[in-house]
Amino acid sequence: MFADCQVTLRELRTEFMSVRVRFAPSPTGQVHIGNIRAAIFNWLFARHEGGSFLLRIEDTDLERSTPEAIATLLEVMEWLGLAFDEKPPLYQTSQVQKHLAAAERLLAAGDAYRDAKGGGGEAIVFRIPFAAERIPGVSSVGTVDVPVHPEIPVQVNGKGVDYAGISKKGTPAPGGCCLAGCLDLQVLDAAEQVLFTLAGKEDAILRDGAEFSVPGAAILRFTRRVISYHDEVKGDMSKPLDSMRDVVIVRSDGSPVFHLANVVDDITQGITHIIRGDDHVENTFRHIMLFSCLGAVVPTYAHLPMIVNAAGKPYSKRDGDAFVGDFRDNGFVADALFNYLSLLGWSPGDDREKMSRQELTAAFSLSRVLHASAQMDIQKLTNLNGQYIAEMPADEFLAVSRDWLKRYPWVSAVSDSQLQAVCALMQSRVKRFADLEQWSYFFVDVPEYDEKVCVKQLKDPAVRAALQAISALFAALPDFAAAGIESAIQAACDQAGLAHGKLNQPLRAAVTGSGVGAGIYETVELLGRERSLARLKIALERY
RNA sequence: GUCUCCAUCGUCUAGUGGCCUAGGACACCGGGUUUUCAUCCCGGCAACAGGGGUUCGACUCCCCUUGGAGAUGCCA
Repeated sequence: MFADCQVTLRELRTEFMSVRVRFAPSPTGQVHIGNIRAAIFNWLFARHEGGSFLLRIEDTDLERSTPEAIATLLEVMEWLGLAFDEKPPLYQTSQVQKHLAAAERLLAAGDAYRDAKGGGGEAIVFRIPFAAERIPGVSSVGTVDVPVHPEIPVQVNGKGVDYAGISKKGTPAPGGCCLAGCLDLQVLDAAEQVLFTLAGKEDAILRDGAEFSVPGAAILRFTRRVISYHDEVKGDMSKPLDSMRDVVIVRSDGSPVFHLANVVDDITQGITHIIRGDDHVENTFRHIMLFSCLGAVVPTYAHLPMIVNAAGKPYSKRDGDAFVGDFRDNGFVADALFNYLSLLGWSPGDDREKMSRQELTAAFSLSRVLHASAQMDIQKLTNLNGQYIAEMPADEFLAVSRDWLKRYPWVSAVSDSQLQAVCALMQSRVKRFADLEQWSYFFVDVPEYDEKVCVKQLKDPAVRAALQAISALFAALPDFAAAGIESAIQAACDQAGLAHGKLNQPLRAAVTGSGVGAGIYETVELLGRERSLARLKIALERY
């Protein structure tokens, strides 16, 4: 009858402690899209839960973690609206003494040892506890036999058990595991005679450094233990201890390794939920042990699927288009990128796609995060971006456009009213602000003529004659506005015996140099009489 | 080699044993609106990796195969 009332420690904690999550990037110059997606999911989760979203800068790689790289990171986060709590962020380099102290504590407790393997001095190695039952989630699953190659002696010592498995070809395949992986170990020969028994020797090995070498072994028989945890995204996860090795936590040069630094910092920051990339799943089993041995409560984990490139492979440094800054530089809107990225590996469960931050925050849950990796689709992002731009209030679009246009030399002397008119005319067809590059014909004296389009549109003598006539009509127009322009063009069509509309494209080619654009009457009005006439003349001379 | 994880249209996804002759979105193709383009509207193409089981019934549960990703002590 108490079964219903039982709550786990974790449930208690989620009940009474507020959620604290962190984004912990290493600033290495550019901010990767997969990385920032992890930040977005953390942010969404924290905001949904009413918890805190912390930033930790893992700047221990001194060569790559430059002040510029950190500035880039902060800038990108601000651009995307990923505000973090508890400023300033925690810089990992400021925590090194704490990391080292933790290593010393583990050493003192017998949960770590010094080892010179690998050269250069002694590293500190975290030992997977032989009494592994003190780690939450560890359990025995029964006795197993592992065949080993008789040619290679089985080595048993404080660092673990080394042996050679048997490959498909029958040759020795070197392997090994931590000592804790082989509880109740017995080494048997081919006739199942016991050559070595671990029972009773644990203290000698662990405390006194005893070592054993057992030749002629054929079978390792031991009690298999697994470590399990519940992943909020992936479900129940587990891994046999005999597939794990002890973990280096301090390098032989005295610097803390990621595993140690990361766990210690998570303890320092009081992190309750670790939401990070899929590539850390394997580390989680070791980190859980570190948390426990350091006397901390193990946080809740959630592992996000990766984002892969168009070839379906993980993004490498060569995939230059995967940086947040590149999207910004190509005229993507922060909200659109945020929206798109939040939909990569997650969905609200209904057909909604264009969602505001409030909607995303309200709908977000880790349990709806997908398990499989997702591929970035720039076309879909572009489409979404176009929707965001289309729905921008006119004054905002104007402001962003004005700012964006600063990068083009041809807009040096543009009046606000002219720009405003161009924006009003063009907003609906902009998908990315980089498209504004096509606007040059509104601002320069002589547009870039698209050779193919102009030749095609201006080759008909009847059309050319009609355009000449239009010039005269334009010149005579009392008021140079769209309505009058339209009538003038139609009049020219009537004179030349052409159907209405037949002159629109040739005229467009002549005054803009392009085959596409907004309505031609409005475009001509915006260009103004002087420019329109001049361009008609130039185009007819050239083509 | 071993260990861990993953697998629905080209892409992002819905789907938690019967609502699925598998839904939506992007892309693509066709048609309509429009002075071109874009927008907008209508329509079309297109997927449960393969094979076994369990079940009255499987995209959904189990197993195997194949394919992919990650890990395998001093990268993070």
